[in-house]
Amino acid sequence: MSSRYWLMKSEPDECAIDDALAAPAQTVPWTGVRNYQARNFMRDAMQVGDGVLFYHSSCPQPGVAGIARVASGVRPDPTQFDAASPYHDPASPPDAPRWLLLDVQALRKTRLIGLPELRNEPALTDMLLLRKGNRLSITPVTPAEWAAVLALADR
DNA sequence: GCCAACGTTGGC
DNA sequence: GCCAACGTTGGC
Repeated sequence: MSSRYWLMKSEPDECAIDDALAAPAQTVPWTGVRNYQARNFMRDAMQVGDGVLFYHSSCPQPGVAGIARVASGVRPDPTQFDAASPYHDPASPPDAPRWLLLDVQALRKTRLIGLPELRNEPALTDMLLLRKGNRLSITPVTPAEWAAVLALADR
């Protein structure tokens, strides 16, 4: 499965779009993915240059907060071996790391496009993010959905 | 391989 | 803080 566009969830307490924009080269390592399906997207399908909807989750105002791009291929996520990290995974073998990350470069902040607004947009009714029970932190986005979200951003 | 128990996510 | 939904674990 390959896609040119993705949505990636970040808790703004940890890394908000402003934090990513303030980072060197506006680029942050996407640490903490601990779901195999999301990891496999990074490993098997995501390519440098793919578009990313930067989504704020688990916060007072969940929604799309910015536009970014995939900026690197995958490498092992060092937080899995850090006993002090909340993402520590003692079961991950150091010689065969279970968890990967890639770099994400923030391109611009958008106005906050909240969940209710996304749900209201007819072009987004099938968006994976909006499916009932969806918990995936990385989901593919279709070109039509990408265009619809960008149109909302500029509205 | 089944499935119950448990842990996590994430909106509200 | 609640709870629905889902993923993972581990006994059998």
